[in-house]
Amino acid sequence: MVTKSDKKLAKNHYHHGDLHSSLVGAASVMLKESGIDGLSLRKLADKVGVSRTAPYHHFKDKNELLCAIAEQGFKHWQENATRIFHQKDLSPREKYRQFIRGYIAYAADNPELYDLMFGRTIWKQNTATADLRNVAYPSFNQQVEMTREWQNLGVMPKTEDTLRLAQVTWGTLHGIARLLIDGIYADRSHIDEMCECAVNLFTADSQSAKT
Amino acid sequence: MVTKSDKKLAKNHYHHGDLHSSLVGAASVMLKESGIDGLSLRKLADKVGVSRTAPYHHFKDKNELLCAIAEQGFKHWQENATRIFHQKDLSPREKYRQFIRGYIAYAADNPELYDLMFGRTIWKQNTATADLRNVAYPSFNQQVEMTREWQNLGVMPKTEDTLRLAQVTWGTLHGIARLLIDGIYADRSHIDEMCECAVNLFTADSQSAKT
DNA sequence: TTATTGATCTTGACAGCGTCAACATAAACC
DNA sequence: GGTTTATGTTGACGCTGTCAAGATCAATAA
Repeated sequence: MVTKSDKKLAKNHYHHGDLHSSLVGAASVMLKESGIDGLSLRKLADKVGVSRTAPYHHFKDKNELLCAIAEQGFKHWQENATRIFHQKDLSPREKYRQFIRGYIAYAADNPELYDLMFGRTIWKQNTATADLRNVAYPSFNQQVEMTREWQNLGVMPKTEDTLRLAQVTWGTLHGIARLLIDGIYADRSHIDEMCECAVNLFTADSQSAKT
Repeated sequence: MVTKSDKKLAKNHYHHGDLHSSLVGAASVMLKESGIDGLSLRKLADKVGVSRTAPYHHFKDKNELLCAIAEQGFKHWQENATRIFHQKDLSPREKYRQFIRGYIAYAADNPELYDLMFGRTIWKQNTATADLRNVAYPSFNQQVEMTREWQNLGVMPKTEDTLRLAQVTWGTLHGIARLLIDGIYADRSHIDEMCECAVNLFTADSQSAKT
C-alpha cells in the first residue's frame, strides 16, 4: 500500500481524512470544466484518488453532491450581491445598474455553476436538499426585497406590484444570462449595452434623470 | 415473421416504410413526456418496433434527431407567432400583449420542446444541423424585425437601439419562460399579471394610453 | 485491555445509455 | 439476372449511476 502515501505524503491512511469537502472542491472544478452532465462521479472519485463508490458514503447520490455545490454557489453569489447593494457613494440608479451588470457578469463568469443553481436539473425534478433550499429560497426572496427598496428609492416605478415587478425584472436578468451561457447570444461585446438598455426600460422616468 | 404483420397489418415488410418520419413523430411524443435526457434512442426504436441501431441509418446520432424535432418546433412556433402578429382589429399595443402572452403560453404548453429549441443542448455545443439553422436563425431574427415594427408603431420606445431592445425584451420573455418551465416560478396563476407587468414596462409612455 | 460497533473505503455486479462494426435482407437499377 | 445501395439486424465496447457485500480502521463500551 504505497499508492496512497504517494499522493498524501505523510498520511498513509485507509481513510481519506476529509473526503466530503475534497469531493465538493474537486466536483466544483469538474463542473466548471465539463458542466453538469460532464461531471461524472467515477471520474471525480478517480481524481480525488478514491474508489468509484466511496463518494456514496458522503452523498446519497449525484443529486446530493450537485446540491452541495449549488449551495456554495448561492453563498458566494449572496455575498457578491449584498456587497454591490451596500456600496457607498453611489446614486440608487447607478447602484441598480451595477447590480444588473454584476448579475450578468456572475452568470457569464460561472456559466455551469449558474446553470446548476438556476437550472432545471435541481428545481424541475424538485430534488433540492433542505440545506440548499435554506440558502436558495432567501436568495430568491432577496430579489423581491431589493425590488421593493428600489421602488421606495424611486428607481423603479411604484405603480407596479412589487412581486410582479421583481418577477419580470429578475426574469429579464435570468433570460439574458441564459441566452448568453447557452450559446444563443454569441457576441458578448454587447453585454454592456444590453444592461444599459434594461436599466433604461426598468427605471421609472426613463426620459429624465439619466446616469 | 408474423411479428411485424401484427403491427402493420397489410405490410409484412422487412423495411419499415417511412421510418424517418415515424422516428421524428415518436421522438416528439417521447420528448414531451420525458424531456431531452429521458428521450432514449433505444426506447424510441423499441416503441417504433425496430431494432436498437436502425435509427442510425436515418440520423447520424442523437443530436441529428433532436435537431429534426427542434426544426418542427420552430416551424410550428413560427406559424403561431406570425398568426398573432397579423391579427386584425387589434390595436398595436393589444397585439403586443397578445404576442407576449402567446410566447409564454407556447413555452408553458411545450416545456420540453421549448427547452430543446432554445436550450443549451443544441446551441451551446454548436451542433445545430444546417436545416435547423435555416429555420432557427430567421426565427431569432424575426424577433428583431418585430421589435423594429413595434417601435415604428409607437408601442415600444424609439429612443432605444432596435437590436438591444429586441435582445432585452426577448431576454425577458425567455427568462420568464425558463423560470416557469424549469420549476422555479411554481405558481402559474401569476402568468397573466407578469405579462401585463412586462407590457407596461416595455411600452413607451407607460403612464398614459393603457388598455 | 479486549470486544464490539459504526464509519469509511473496497471490489463486484447490474442495467441503462450512445454508438461502432459486421452481417442480412430487400429493393432498385443496369 | 446480377450488382449496387438502402435499410434492417445482432454483437460488442465503454461509459454512466448505483446497489450489495465484504474489508479495514477508529472509537467506544465492557
